[in-house]
Amino acid sequence: MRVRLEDVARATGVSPKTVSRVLNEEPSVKESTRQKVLAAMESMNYRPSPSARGLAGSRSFLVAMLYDNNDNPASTYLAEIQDGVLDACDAHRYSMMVCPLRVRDQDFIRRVDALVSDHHIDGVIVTPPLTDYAPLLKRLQEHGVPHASISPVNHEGVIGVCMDEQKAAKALVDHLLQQGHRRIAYIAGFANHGASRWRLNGYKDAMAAAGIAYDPKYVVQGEFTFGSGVLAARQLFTLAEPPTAIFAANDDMAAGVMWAANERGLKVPQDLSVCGFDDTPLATQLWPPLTTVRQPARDMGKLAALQLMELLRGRGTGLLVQVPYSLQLRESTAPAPREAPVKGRRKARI
Amino acid sequence: MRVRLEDVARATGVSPKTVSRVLNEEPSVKESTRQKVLAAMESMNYRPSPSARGLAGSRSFLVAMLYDNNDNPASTYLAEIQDGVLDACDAHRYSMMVCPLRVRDQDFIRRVDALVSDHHIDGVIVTPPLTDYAPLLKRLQEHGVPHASISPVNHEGVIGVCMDEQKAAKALVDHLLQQGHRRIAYIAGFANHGASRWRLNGYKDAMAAAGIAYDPKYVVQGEFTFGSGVLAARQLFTLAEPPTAIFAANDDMAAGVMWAANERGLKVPQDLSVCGFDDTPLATQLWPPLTTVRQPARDMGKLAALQLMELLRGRGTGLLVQVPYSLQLRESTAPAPREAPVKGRRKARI
DNA sequence: ATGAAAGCGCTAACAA
DNA sequence: TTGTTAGCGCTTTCAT
Repeated sequence: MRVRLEDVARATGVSPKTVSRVLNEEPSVKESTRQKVLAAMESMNYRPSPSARGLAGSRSFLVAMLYDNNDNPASTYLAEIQDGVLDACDAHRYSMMVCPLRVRDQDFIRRVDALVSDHHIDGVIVTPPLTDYAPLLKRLQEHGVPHASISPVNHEGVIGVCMDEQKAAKALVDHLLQQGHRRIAYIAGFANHGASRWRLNGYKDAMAAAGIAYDPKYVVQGEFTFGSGVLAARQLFTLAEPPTAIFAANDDMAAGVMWAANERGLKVPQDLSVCGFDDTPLATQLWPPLTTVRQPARDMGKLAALQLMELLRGRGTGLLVQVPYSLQLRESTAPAPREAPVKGRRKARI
Repeated sequence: MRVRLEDVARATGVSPKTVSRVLNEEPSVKESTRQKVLAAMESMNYRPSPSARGLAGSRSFLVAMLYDNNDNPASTYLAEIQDGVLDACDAHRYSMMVCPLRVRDQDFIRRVDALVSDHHIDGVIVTPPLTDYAPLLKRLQEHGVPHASISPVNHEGVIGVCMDEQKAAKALVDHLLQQGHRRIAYIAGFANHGASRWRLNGYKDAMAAAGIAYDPKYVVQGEFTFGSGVLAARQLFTLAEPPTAIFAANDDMAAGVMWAANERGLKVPQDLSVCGFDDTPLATQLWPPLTTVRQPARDMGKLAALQLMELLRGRGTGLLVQVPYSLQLRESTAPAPREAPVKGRRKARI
């Protein structure tokens, strides 16, 4: 029925333990033996049983991806991360389990235990905002399960992947400033996401560098959702001196801003420039297409998982890899209305 | 360290086998014994080892969700399905693995084998268009692994969940007809998705019932993507008699139509009515909000998974559950321009 | 309705 | 560099 390790051993004329060594890439196997065993495995179509390995040994070749289920980023973002993690798993013959966590539930720890200790999970990929949720990290450490983080706030002794979001946000706001905007508003996301703070800091940096005093009237709290973007924008529109440009901390909220602008009869970008962050598919599906910062989510998922596996396979300790951002300047931003309403070529493309 | 079944047995004063019986809900256990064991499990915080169960027994309490990786529906749709499946897993103490499949790869079967046979997967949730991909279904059957389908084309002997998409599509087109539209175009999705055909049939039904001859000029092939919606719409706009309404087979393509309309300077809905299908988050994020058919993706994922588990737990054979659709009439549709351009109240809301 | 023994397929600790 | 002996924690016989 099933080809077992023992069958391979018999076919090769070595002991089961030696086959096991080859399987686990242990160094102390003679090269010729290794080749023989490998050939037999291949020809017999041998595939080890994860259950048996998990039960007998300390590894399961299983990683889990954790995300926050009631306070998460856009589902398109998570889906891309997930695809990237799966890419990496594929490359290293790991399997992936997915685990949504509700941080508010007290049953939270039980879920982590159930996953990590029951399934002998080898390692975990943590997505925002769980990356910095102390009770989770503590529990993982207690279990001795290593993790890689996507965009963690705290970089100390953490592996995974990050981006210089503050610099990216500054570059984006610099772009608005160059276009003559002075009254630039910022819509923040949830405070427990590093993204909210980094992007706010980038905004502040750019404004300060341009010699514009920070004005809290132009900074509104949002929740990373489309609806919160609508509400924040409505609020900004009622100001005595409404902004000529709005920088929303993510694309979903930026879409909400554009929606609210439509509602109010404001033309984007003629009356109002709008930009977001992440470059989710939504950004190019809006009209006009949204100026934003590209965050390579799929690559980030893959890189984080690769760092984790590097560590798991004892190949190294894993790194916190920094990926580059890139500005996506599209048609939702234009020169400020009062300054110089240049009517440039503005034909949108997909 | 770990609380084992044996520990529970000792604490309760019964044999390990009896504890096992309770764990597996076997009928032949005296109720009082059952309660005692259950209480001990609870108080000792006993959780069985999936590896050990998988190795020793025939079940793994693991289900896998399969999706097509290079020809899939919108990621928001899949993400919702996935959340629904996880809900159901949670309720029945199953774990879920996720497996993207590339149908074109010849390595396809190997991946199914790796998942299903290596991990002793108990059952599989299959999403469109894999639901009707014969080589996959055949392989699953060879492995003796049951599956539940989301919106399968073939309903024979299949369990899972479906919707009467043809009727829904007809109702949607009926709505357009009632508004006085006569030149209504349809943008199809990939042909291997049942959704493409059902929705086309619904379109045909409605047109026929209204006494309008089927005109292939108004039916364009798309690919379920935003970009293909743009291209299809551009093509329709060049017709001598362009449509006054366009029904796209999903929301993403409908968004593409609205984008192309903007590009061409057409006002939606004054010059052109647009509707989609699925009611993804995008539908309410567009301006104007999109008229579409609500497909309760999360519920569908959950229901399909519940049917599968029903079957796995020997509680029954599982059903093909039909979920109701509902029309979401929003501001992207309005009376046809030539007939009677009624300027009704048209204030959009979130 | 319950229990005793054997073993699932692999790895750990030790030995050679 | 390789082999031997015990288990991992559970379910399967088969017995009572």
